[in-house]
Amino acid sequence: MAFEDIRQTVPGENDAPAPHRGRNVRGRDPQRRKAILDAADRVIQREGHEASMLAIATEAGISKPILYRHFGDKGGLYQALARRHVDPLIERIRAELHQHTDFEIRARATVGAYLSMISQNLNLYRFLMDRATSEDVRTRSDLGLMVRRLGEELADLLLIENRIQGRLRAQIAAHAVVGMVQAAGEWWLEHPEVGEDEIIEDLTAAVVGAIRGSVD
Amino acid sequence: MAFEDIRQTVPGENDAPAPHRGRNVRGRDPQRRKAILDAADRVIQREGHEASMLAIATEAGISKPILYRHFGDKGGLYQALARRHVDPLIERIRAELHQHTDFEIRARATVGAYLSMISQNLNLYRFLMDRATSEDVRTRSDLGLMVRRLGEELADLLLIENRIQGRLRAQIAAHAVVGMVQAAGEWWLEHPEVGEDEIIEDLTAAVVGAIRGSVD
DNA sequence: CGTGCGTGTTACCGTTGGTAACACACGTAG
DNA sequence: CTACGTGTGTTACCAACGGTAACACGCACG
Repeated sequence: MAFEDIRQTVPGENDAPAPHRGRNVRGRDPQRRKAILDAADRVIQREGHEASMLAIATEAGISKPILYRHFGDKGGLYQALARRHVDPLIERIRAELHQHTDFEIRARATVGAYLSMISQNLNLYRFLMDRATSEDVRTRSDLGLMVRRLGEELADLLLIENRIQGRLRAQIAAHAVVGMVQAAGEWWLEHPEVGEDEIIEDLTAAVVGAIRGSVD
Repeated sequence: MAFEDIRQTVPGENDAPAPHRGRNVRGRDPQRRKAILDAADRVIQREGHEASMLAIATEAGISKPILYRHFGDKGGLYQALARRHVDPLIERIRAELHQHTDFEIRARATVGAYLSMISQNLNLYRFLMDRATSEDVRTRSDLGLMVRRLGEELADLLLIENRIQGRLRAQIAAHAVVGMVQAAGEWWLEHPEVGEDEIIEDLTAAVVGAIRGSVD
């Protein structure tokens, strides 16, 4: 056909393809996957939170279809990225929660972990948060769901420790607190002149107050 | 060169009433505008929060370009919709804030106003909230900005009433509280089994606690 | 009359998410 | 050695979206 589809193939640096080492190297999939996710991270960090699938594929040195073969659709990629970045955060928060015993210290550690996390990876955080609320919230499990999971976990904790009476009340308080930290964190990202210590301190105070206030 | 000045016209409030008016006194612009916004509301309510411009234009009985002539771009439409639906909410909240004097009662009234508002217009709320965080947050002024405005206002109030010392601390607490109500509200939308009174009560307690806790 | 302007349309563009269909290498069965 | 299947990759396409250009009609005025 006379049509030449000159897409942005960007032949630079992705040549010398397929060293074809050996043949069916067994554990190639995980490596590939990790490399793609690395590329996605890079693209997002560089181009902001509206990275296209093509850009990610190109950065990874592959073409779109194989990106889709790995992650299904964009939601799958989001999910994988979310898992990759948010799971450690949740893990860390969980550790902080279980490590200390004093209530306020735990709150401070948790808030600090969250804030330092999002401030280190601003674009990525925005990228994940972006899709967290859009789409069909209940089918896709991305950052929105993780945040909710964190809320549920906090609710359980509050309930188990008898800090708040009543499952419902604990859930409300927990999700309220999570949203609180999230919103204040977002505000902070746009006010870099505020020191990290300061916002941690104030936010902690608010969190503690909210939970104390929910005791009734 | 005659098409140059359409861009940011967004005839929001500086509506110079028909310059060059003289004939064609059909002052249809305001009517048209209202009709289009009505159509947008309908489409959003029916099709969820991912309504396309084409769908909205069709529903309004017009074609895309005139929709664009009215609102510039999709951001303009969002903005107009946000103004239309959020301004009354903010107005109502502001009224509640200034009407009562008792702290807790004011909090309860405000929380109640917000919750009843979002529960009445679920899809629309999602539609607005969706774009609130995405895109370039600082250029477009939609619901995100309104929420922030509300936060600033609350911060001022807290400061003026000497309820919290220090502008920074007041701002942090205010935005934290706003995010808290927002997150808890979203949670509530997905748990309709929870009664409105109940969540209002609990959320109010958390809000009051957060503010009290921020006093230090 | 015809010129200018408001109002409307159709038909297009560029980008994006997503996919179908093809191409090549290679180990293996016959 | 040949034929085939399978895994891996590609190009080229599609549909939908936001947004725009170019054209077409109607109507008041000089």
